[in-house]
Order: sequence, then C-alpha cells, then structure tokens
Amino acid sequence: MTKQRELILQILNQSDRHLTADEVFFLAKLKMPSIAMATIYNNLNAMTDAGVVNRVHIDGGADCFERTTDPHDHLLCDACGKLSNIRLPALQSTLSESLGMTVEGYDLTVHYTCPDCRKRR
Amino acid sequence: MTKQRELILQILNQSDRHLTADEVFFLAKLKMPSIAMATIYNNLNAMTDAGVVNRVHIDGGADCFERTTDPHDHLLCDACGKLSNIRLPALQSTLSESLGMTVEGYDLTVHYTCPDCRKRR
DNA sequence: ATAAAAATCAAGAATAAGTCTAATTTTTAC
DNA sequence: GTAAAAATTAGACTTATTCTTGATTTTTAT
Repeated sequence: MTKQRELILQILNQSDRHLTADEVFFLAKLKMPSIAMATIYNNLNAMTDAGVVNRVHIDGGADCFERTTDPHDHLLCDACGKLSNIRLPALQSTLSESLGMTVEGYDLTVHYTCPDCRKRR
Repeated sequence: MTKQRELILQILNQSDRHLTADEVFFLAKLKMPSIAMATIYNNLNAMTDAGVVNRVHIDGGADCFERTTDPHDHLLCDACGKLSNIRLPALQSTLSESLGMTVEGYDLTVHYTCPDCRKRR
C-alpha cells in the first residue's frame, strides 16, 4: 500500500459524490502535488479489479469512481446529471430466473428526473 | 433523408450484429467511397437522438449501434465479448414499483458466460 | 422553376479520456 | 541492509469522438 494509493482511497472514502479520475487527480494534487495522472488511473484500475472501487460509466462523459460498499445500482437524473445509489437486492436473482441462466453480474442505470428538477419545471 | 443516412440505416438494418461506428464506416465506404467518418457519427448521433438507432456502451471499447426495434436489454459474454439482445418486458414497471417513482428508462447489461465459452473450459 | 434559406457533407484538425513506456523511486521480503 | 519486485512519474501516444469550415445538396417559398 503506497502513500498514493492511500491518498486516493481516502479521497474516495471522504467524498459523498461519485468522482471522475480528473476530480480525483485534482483533489490528490492538493495534498501531493507531484502525483501523476497515470498513478490515479493505475490505482483506480487496480482497485476496481480488486473490487475495492467501483467504476460507473457515464454516457457521453468520463467514467466515475466510488468506494465499493454493498452492491448497488445507479439512478441518474437526466435533467441535472446527479447520480445516486439505489439498492435492488432481489434483482440479480430475478434476472437469473427470468433468463434461465447463471448471471455473473449486471450493470444497471435507471434514468429519472430528480425531485429538484421536477419542481423546477 | 439523405443518401448517406439511407445507406447507414440500410447497413444497420442488414446487420445481425451490433456495429461500431468504425465498422459502419468501413461498410459504408464499400458502397460510397467518398463518405466521411464525421458523416457516420453525425448520422448515428442524429438517429440515436431520434430513437431510430440505439447506442450501446461497451466497457473498454467503442460504442456499438443497432437499429432500434422493440425495447430490449443486453447480454454480454464476459469471456468472448459477444453481445446479444434479451427482452425483459416487465422490468421497467418492476423498477418503477420497487423505487416508488416514475422511471424514464434504464440501461441494463447482464454479464454471463455464453454456452460456447462455458463448454470451452 | 427559381432563388433564398436550411441542412448536410467532407476533410481534417482538435479534443478528451485513458493507456503505454522507460527511467526512477519506493516498498517488500529476506 | 540489500536485492528483487512493484509502483511512480512525466510525458508521449492512442483511440474514439467532436468540432470547424467551406462546399454542396436539399428544402421551402414564391
């Protein structure tokens, strides 16, 4: 565990939002100005592979990262782009059952309009 | 409806696979050598916005496009990368119900190992 | 049918996200 | 403490996609 990885992990742990690699880079630079973008990606990728970190694809934007807690899915407001977590614990088995095969996992992003944005209209 | 758009649409209609922009470009060039990559993207984007074409994000790869037929989800073999369509007509209302809110849509990719790949091991 | 307006095209430059490389530094194992 | 292994850095590079600009085509109004 290097100082860099520790810092990146700490940044993810302390964030209440999903962060892009660029945002992690910016925040990391504040504490460790010499850190390189490649280090951010190396560590985010390594931690994603290890399951410690979760990568979320954003259509037409950079991927976002978050500290992995329990398995969950994502809710995206189409109006403001806000991303939140939702828990649908039954879904994997529902899918497996509906499809009649072993499901190794799935990616789900649900699109909606968040209360704030709905009010605004 | 320009000739270019017609050609691109025809290519998507005739393909039994999901095609990347590059693949569409290659196939289009066979029939219309002067066509430009930008035209492919312009048209794929315009048709995606119009709902005629469907864009599918592939992790670590280029986006794929397919002619929109009925709404469906995707099944990705983690071993060989083969992408197929699945139909889960009840899912949107299930999601809406579980979440207690209006769902505008969702993106779902289910990961599995296809029969061929399972046999191979 | 014609002229003006709008849309689309082609070509390639530009951009953005992410990866790779090679030299250097840090960490780990003994 | 030392040697081997792993990680870091800086920046060049790649890939997918978008943007820009002038030219061409298509559509619309008359």
